[in-house]
Amino acid sequence: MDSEKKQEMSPNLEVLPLSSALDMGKSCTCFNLRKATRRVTSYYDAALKPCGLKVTQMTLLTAIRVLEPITIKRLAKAIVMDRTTLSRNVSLLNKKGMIDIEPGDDLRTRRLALTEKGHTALVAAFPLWQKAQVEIINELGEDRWASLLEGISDLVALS
Amino acid sequence: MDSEKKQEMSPNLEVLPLSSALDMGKSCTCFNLRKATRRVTSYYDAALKPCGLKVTQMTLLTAIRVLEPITIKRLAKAIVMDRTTLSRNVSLLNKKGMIDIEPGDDLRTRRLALTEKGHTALVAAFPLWQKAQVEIINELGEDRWASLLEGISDLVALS
DNA sequence: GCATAATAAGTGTATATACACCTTGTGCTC
DNA sequence: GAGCACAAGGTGTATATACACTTATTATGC
Repeated sequence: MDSEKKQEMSPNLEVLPLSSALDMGKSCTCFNLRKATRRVTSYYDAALKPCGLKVTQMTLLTAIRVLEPITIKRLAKAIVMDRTTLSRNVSLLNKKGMIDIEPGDDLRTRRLALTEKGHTALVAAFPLWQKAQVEIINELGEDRWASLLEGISDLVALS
Repeated sequence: MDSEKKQEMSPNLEVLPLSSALDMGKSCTCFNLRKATRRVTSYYDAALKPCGLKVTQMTLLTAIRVLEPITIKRLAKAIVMDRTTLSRNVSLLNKKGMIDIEPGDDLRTRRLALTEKGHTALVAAFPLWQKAQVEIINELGEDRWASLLEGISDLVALS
């Protein structure tokens, strides 16, 4: 009697209440974080276009610049990335001649370091990165941006 | 005369100053966002394990729940995702029987909607999602979390 | 010293992401 | 109504991501 003709539905179809679905969309930390990551990644990638690096690659080179020489496992921990993901990302930049992969003293480990080409690429990328970075800080306002970065760090450190 | 024996290096090898590299790692909006996204995604995925959905899939189902029936292009815009990425993600959930893909009135478009199975999966996922969501809010504290979510939304809306 | 534990890394597979290019369907102009 | 511009979507390719499993090397206990 109630709603008979919308379409043929099974007797007791349970659907998530619209209010719950709306609430999830507005408040889900992960969904909104992923949205922001897509937007921001595209923003930095566009800025880095002239140097041929993506922001993911540039930040990986930067991490190695700071920590070299370093093993896969330690670097993965430092940048909060699965070891196997890092392995593959490193391989790609190794194929492009920007990262050197040598056996460590412990032969189970690899010793990662930037090549000359990697250093040069990073130097070229830096001013492009900086421009995008400043634009975003200015658009948010320095205070809001600083507080946002803190919040993001809190998420990284989730128990 | 200065540093001659570290290794054979070319005469004028330009490297990014360590201070610049350190600063980039600490402050890059994108790098830190991506780190947080990896951590948070893994957090929600672990919570959703019992229902067999990943958080990316659950949030896609949720978006369709709210907007159905909707086209690929409109949904992509709503969730700030490239149209072709969405196409593929929708295909996967279509193969799993959770999303219905019909031709729209305009035959160029597709009409996306949840199937019964999709609705059921979403109902099952909701309490698991909610538990993770509450845990994260509690860990950050409600105020910090709310302000963080606002900042994230600001990033999504970047010009 | 040898058998076994534990550790570091790589591989197979699957999903998420997006750009460049292609196909198809609509509407518009004459 | 024929031709063309535009709009919606799909495909090819490439990178990013991570889990389960495997391989190679080291450390450990006896």
